[in-house]
Amino acid sequence: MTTADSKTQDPAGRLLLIDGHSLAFRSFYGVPPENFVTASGQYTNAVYSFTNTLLGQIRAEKPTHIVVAFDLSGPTFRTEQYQEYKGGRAETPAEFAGQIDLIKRLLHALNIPWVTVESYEADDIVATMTARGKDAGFEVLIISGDRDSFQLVGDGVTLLYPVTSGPSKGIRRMGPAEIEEKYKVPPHLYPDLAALTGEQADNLPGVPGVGPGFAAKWLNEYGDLAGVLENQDKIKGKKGEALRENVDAVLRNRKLNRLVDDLELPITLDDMDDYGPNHDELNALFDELEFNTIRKRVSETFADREAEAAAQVDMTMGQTQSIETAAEFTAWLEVASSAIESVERATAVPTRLEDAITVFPVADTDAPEAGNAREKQLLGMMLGAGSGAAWIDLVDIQPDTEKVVGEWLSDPSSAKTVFDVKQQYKNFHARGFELAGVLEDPMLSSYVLGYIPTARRRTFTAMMEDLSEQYLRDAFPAEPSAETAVQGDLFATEPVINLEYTALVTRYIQELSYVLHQELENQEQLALLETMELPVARVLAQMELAGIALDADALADLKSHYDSHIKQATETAYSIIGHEVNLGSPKQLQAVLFEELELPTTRKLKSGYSTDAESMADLLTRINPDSDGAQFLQALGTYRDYTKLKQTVEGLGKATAADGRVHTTFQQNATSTGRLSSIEPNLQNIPIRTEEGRKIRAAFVVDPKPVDGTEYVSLLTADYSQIEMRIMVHLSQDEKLIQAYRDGEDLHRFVGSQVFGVEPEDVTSEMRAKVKAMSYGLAYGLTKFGLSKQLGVSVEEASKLTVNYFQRFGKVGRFLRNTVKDANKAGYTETMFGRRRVLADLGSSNRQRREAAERAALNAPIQGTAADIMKIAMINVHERLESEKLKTRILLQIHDELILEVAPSEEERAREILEQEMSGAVELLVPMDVQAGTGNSWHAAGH
DNA sequence: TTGTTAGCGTA
DNA sequence: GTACGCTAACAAT
Repeated sequence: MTTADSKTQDPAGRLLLIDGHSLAFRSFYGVPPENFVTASGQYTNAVYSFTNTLLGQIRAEKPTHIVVAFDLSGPTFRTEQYQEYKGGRAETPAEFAGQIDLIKRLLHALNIPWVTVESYEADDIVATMTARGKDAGFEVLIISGDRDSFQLVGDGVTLLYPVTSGPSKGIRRMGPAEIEEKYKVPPHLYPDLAALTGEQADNLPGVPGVGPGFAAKWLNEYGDLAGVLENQDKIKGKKGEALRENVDAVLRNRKLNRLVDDLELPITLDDMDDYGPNHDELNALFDELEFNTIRKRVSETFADREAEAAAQVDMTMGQTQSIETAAEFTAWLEVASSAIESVERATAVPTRLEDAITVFPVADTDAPEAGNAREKQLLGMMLGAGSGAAWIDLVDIQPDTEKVVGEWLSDPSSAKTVFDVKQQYKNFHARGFELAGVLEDPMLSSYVLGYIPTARRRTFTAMMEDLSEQYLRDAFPAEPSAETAVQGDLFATEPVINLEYTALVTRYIQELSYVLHQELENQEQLALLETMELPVARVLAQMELAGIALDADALADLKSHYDSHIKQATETAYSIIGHEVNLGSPKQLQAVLFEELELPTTRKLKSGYSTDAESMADLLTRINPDSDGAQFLQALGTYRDYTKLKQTVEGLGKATAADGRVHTTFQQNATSTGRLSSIEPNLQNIPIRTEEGRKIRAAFVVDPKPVDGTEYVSLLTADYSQIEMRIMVHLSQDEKLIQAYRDGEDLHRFVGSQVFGVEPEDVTSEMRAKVKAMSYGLAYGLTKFGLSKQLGVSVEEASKLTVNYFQRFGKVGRFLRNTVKDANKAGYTETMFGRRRVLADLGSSNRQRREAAERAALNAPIQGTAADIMKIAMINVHERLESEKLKTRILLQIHDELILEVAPSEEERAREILEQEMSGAVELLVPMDVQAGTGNSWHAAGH
């Protein structure tokens, strides 16, 4: 079976055509020559910019084929027909001399072919290649700054138009829609339009007084140029007259701007797909040109391509063997590694994965889930090794086979790769197997490399589609429709498994494993996978399986308690305005507040004015506290507070599984900073700030006798105190703040005393609150406007506060500035442990986007380092609990807090381990203070 | 049924 | 001013 079916609509390849002279000229004018001159006096600005554009487009568009066309200096068929063609052009600048030849040498070093044709222009070559590419089913991309190439644009043909100045400097991608948008005619009519208006660059005058607007109007009215000329007498006014007087010129223009697309070329498509750097030749040329920074771009650009080339694997599968006996299984494993080797790949299998078997468990999607825990009943698993595959039925498996398979699965020295290792730990656990020895998980590796699926692409298939396209350059095949498999047996009770397809899926997981593992290695990110993500996945699986117990009765009481408050508030609200209104509808609220009650308006939203809590609080300060409006707002606030709490409680109730516990899912590949996220339900946003909210935490309880048979006596919680502040202080190396933390001082009091110039004991709570807000704000990329709003002080005072702060703690300011600067340079930020976040908007010309990216760049290393530290702590806590054979287990992580369920007689030891491993997860210049507590509930354990 | 907006809970 | 996920209302189907 191959993937051919799914590829029929895909282009056979992607052909990049470059008008060499045109791009060279654009490049020349895009970069000032003064900065690019070698010791020998050779100008290189055009070469440099050309190279940059070329590499950028190779990277962005990932063409499979590339060719460059150049003009020749002699006469062309156009100059023969019209002497003045391209006449009157200014002399080529002296600085340009020789740069075309250098570009040709560059192309040679990159093994990119270039073409010229006697008495034709580069444009005609491009047109001819476009036609050839289309015939061969290719997607065609043209880089040219010549407007004549507009006529080539169409379905599957895109123009990459260099814009050398202005705000949108760079390459503009122009498809038919963009051309039509700009000129109001479809691409194929552009030459008609140009014939009418004339082309300054080619010294072709058109109809005087007729610009693109009128030309487009006429063309749209009469269909095309022929239509316009047929109807020339109908066109009134000066412009009509001018047209009639210049018909000859128009016809001449049209003749000259028609590109020739059937030239004989000395080259075919097959000669264009083998591009790539000859490193020795290229280095020699770069030495000569005195190019340095660009070298790295070359290796980066082609590292991508080489990795992709590596993935160009024939996805043909061999026979899928159904394994029944232990002997068959053992025998299959023995030949597996040779099956891996036997597949041809452009790049070798990473050494660590040479013997790795890909394990793809197949769950019964129709079976009811076990409670609300999402582990599914396993029907079997496919094992993949190169083109070989083995299916092991886990429903009707023989006991001795089961034993051998179980041993292999749990053997850490038997290397494996799986997709979504956390889910597989859970799946196998539910089936009574333990999984160990997983060295690679493409889901986690792709996350480390920056891939975060959108919410609606978080399914296995969608992620495989995305990753196969990005890393294998191959479409992930869709499962053949089940209809054919069922063959009329509509009442089949046995689930039907398409083994052929399952084997192919396994193969994709395996090839992704190789490519992603190699890519992690190339990008020096492998340690993050091996020492952090893979180990923490195991901890998370255990946590999700454990879940946390809820006191159902307490929850029910809470709900009715909240309900009565909601009822009360609702009635009050209605009685004030004299009618009912849906207090949950911002739209209806707007009508009541701003029309009926005629309250002052708040900040604008997309439609209408905001009714959020902040706006309402602000309104309350502006109106008479005894007015109807104020009373209504009070009731609304109460309604909202309690509704929110009730929804939280209801959500928890719905999420409670048969074992009386909630089993959240910790998503390990969802955040841009490296944090976890918690879904279904989200247990990372359980209220704590208000007394009423904290009651919910009291319903998270220790379950003395959970179904697993072990006894538990308490919940134990520990959180890092001010971890992000400490990280910021560590990274900034500010001596004063480091000392303050080492002395165990109240940080905000200390900072307050410095900023306000008073003794620490004289810092008022107001002062403390201000510096606290500012300290936290700093890590979020605070602005003086944001601070003034937060503190309710003037922008001037906020500004003064900031200045004072940085005067006292200059290294913090320097650190923050450097963080953004480094991010700008690299295009990404890095945590202390090397976790990266790519920020594409850093160089954006859009100020809003750029500044948002800068704030994110400020925050990512801080938040991300905290996330890394917590992951390390979790791995170590879990490891200690296991190695010391404790039954105490981790249940939840809330970013800087861990919650454990403690077994009898383990309270003291568990607390020691937790405090030790959390505070000792990393050595910083400041201590990692940890606060722990125990109790029968989450609320009671929290201090 | 699906997608978007407003609002709000957490670190 | 960073990073998340969930609910309800409402619009678009």
